[in-house]
Amino acid sequence: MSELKPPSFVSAQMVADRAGVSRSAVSRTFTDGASVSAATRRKVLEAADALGYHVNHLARGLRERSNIVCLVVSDMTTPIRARMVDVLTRKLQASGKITMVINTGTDTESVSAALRQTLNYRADATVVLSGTPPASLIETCLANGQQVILINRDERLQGSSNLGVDNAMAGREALYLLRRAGCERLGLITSNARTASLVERETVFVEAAAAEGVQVVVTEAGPTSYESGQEAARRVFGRSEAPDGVFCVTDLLALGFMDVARQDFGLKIPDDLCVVGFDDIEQAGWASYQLTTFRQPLNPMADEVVDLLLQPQRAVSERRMIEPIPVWRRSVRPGKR
Amino acid sequence: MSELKPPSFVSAQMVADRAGVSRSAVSRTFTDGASVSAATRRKVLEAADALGYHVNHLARGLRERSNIVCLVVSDMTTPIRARMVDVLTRKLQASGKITMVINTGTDTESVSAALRQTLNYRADATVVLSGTPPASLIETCLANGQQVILINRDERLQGSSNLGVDNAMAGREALYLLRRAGCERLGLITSNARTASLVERETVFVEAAAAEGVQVVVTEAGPTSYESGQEAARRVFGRSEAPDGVFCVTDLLALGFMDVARQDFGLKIPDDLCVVGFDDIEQAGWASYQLTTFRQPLNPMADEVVDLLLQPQRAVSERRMIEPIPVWRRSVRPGKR
DNA sequence: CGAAAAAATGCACTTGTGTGCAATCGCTAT
DNA sequence: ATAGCGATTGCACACAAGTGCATTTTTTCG
Repeated sequence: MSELKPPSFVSAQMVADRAGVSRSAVSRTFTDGASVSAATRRKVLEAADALGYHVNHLARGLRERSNIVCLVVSDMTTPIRARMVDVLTRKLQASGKITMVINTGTDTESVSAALRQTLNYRADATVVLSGTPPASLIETCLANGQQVILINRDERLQGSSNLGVDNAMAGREALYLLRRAGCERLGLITSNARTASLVERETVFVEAAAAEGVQVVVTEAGPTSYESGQEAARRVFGRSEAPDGVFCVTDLLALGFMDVARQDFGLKIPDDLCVVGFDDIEQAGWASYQLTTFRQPLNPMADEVVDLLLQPQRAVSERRMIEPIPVWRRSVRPGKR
Repeated sequence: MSELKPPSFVSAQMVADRAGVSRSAVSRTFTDGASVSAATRRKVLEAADALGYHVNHLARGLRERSNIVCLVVSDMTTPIRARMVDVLTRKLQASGKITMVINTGTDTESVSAALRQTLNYRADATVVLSGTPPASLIETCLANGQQVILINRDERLQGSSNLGVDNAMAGREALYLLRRAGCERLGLITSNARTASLVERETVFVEAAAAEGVQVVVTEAGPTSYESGQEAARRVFGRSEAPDGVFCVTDLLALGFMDVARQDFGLKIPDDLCVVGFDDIEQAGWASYQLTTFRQPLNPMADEVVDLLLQPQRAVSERRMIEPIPVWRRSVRPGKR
């Protein structure tokens, strides 16, 4: 193998030359349902193998769909985001798509830049996991025949497909869980991200409490993280009236909150304090936490995304809602009943 | 089967028509250093903006480099992997590359399939985070002028650039840490993945112990996960001679190990048991764990990857080693001295 | 004002595919 | 033997860009 070749990809033409056939024959060999004789196919495959030929999907994408899907995401390090990316890439791959990841901040500016990249690479579709792109850019995407799927995002944007979990249900259910456990002084912990999803979980929880005549103390910490949960706990238990039941709008917040509540304030969970989270990240199930929470059904969500991609006509401005699944663990006292 | 492209993307030709210039002028407007008059440029930009034109990077990639980098990875959900993907995508993006993620199993079969995808999309380079591709395929990649960068992988493969942390140093250092803390009965927890990295941490630790005349009890649990750490702890403490100092080759294993040791066997850390991990995932710093461990310096590693990409000639068969950074927390007793 | 130099522009070719259309090949039935 | 017919095959074009080269157009300077 001392072949000194200028490092360049091998093209269909080279294969054709070597096999002694036309380039069309090569193309047809690698196209399903095209008409090639068995003999030609064999010759082509042989030559292709010898040269190390691989069809150029970029060139193919010039004529038809590119089969590229862009994933716009920030905070990939967060367990729930990591899972989303994992599940999505796997399912997309299984359906013949390839995923381009664009890692952004959540600010409008960098999301816009990401969306333009998406267009540059002629992605069939863009899936947005974080941040909210401006409506004008979405229009551009749609005008270019590109599909836009927003997951757990604001739903004001016309033309895009929206997909998210039922936050209201979680808010209501969280309240019932805590009330049934006998909690009297309720608290809610949220971050300063003020995402539509987070806000909805908050407001529904507070309203459902009000309907039962119970007040809720809302605490807003920093970004959505473990540390913010810790900070929130320090603030909450520094006050005079400490809650005995808390809904954290995110598992990460809940875990930080629990750690400080137990270690710095000596509280027993669930005896002195009940905690409910949201997402069901892996760590919520760890022995140290055993957090009662709501699972985002990521597999069904990813299936839905793939479904939307395969049937673009269905996608127009549709809003799919998926039910989160309550996961009972030990951070909430079992109901009296 | 002939899927017609819906409202197709805006091409340079359309912009040219609208602006009343030739397509070349459009191309030159978007090419740095090309010769275009200010007036023409203005007309083109105007038309481009009105139509929502975006340069097709796929077509551009036909002639020159594609600027695509493929990331082959499995177990993206694992905190350390998630961080790696996060850091890499960000740095690559900053240097003008775009990342395609290929989510695989660790078996040779699916890694091979991934590598072929990489060739299909004419990626300039492939970065392998998980699994070990067969040498023959790497040769194909190299023959096609594609760079292959393996991170924390086996180093036997010629022609690829290799990059990894100094596992030997971590193994040695872990032993000293535990010995200095006065541990007499040492244990090592590893997974059944038997990656080169994991094996090296194990053997160096065991050999360093032997040099001091101390025996190490090695326990191999299932896959590299929190649950395997739990399982290992149950096995280890079910035996007669329980260790008082343990090196877990991965933080995830360590955390599961700690939880079972404390909750099921009532051990106090670090009083009854000292634990050292590896990776420094975020959870290692959580209040419930405070794990002493070795940080993989992800940012420097990613910088190195970008560097290799920008200077391909440097890359030939180079092996770069990066020092892990010891992170002292509270899962090991402070040394006597 | 006019010639030479400089800048701008367009033509045509390149990249690697897939595919419509027409030509050719191989085989069967009359 | 030859027409008929379906299965192959090759040509040429389309896709969306960048660029060398020749051809304008503009600018500069004597």
